[in-house]
Amino acid sequence: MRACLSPDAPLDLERTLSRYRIWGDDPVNRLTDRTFRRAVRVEGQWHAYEVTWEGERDAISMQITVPRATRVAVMDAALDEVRHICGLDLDLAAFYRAVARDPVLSPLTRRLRGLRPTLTPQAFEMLVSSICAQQVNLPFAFAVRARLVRRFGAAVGIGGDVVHAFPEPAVLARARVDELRQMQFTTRKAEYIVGLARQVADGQLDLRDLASRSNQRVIETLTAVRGFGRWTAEWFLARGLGRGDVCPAGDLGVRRAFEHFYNRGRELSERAIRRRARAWGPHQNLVVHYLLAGKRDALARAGGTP
DNA sequence: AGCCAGGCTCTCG
DNA sequence: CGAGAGCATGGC
Repeated sequence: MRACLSPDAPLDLERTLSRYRIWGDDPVNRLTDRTFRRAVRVEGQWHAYEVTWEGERDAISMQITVPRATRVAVMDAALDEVRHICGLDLDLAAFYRAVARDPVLSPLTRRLRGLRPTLTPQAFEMLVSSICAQQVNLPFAFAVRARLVRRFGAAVGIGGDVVHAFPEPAVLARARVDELRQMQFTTRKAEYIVGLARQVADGQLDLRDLASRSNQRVIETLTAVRGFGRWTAEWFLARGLGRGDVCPAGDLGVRRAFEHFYNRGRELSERAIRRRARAWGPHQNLVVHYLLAGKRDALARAGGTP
């Protein structure tokens, strides 16, 4: 089954999806040149799908293919995921207007025009992936996450390739901490992951609920779970739920980016960053995304590493 | 060699 | 409460 999507311009899909390979291999979100593959679960069954695109950022059309699907529900689920993954529902135009006179963001929006944040469509996946990234460098975070996924996630074939479904809560709820330790998770992180999986699997924690709650309530709910602090909760709001009015100011990369662009590389406190970010209101998520990407882009141009 | 990576919990004072 | 130790590994 096949469907077309004509997203609002601008959309630079190459740059948007490049996040899936900057720091290493992602077996859940497979990106080979101009093809993106992933699997979606509908009524207990995994379906791999494939996204390709034609045209440039101002006139792009996307094709979504689910090879063996016979039901519309599967295609609808795939389309829903694709909208999240490509950040199609964020209002780029309003963001560009809001920052048009900012001396830092205005040039960045021209250079990175069409870049969108890749939202993670599944809450459990977003939370476990965040645990992987706590405290460690991102290439290492990607590596341990990939081991977890290959060991506990279902493999689904598509177009001669294999995508892995992100492991389900019920499966990770039964995983052994010492097995996760062998994948180079710390004992703590292994406990966090299994603990979360158990709460989700036995119904104590309803992740679907979170989407309808206020930012504050989401932060309260998540930080009540062992292993989840404010950093993880704020990234969940931003990159999971796509909330615009969020800035994970405690994040090291976010801090460095604000310092680089707004303080000549000199230190800024978390409070100072929150204060600056708040002025961007509903555009904070995009501001943060553009500052991070802009700093990576500047480093890449200078011949450095991300 | 030593310090730092897109943190969090636990323990003390 | 706020500060500090501990966690484990890879890159520079």
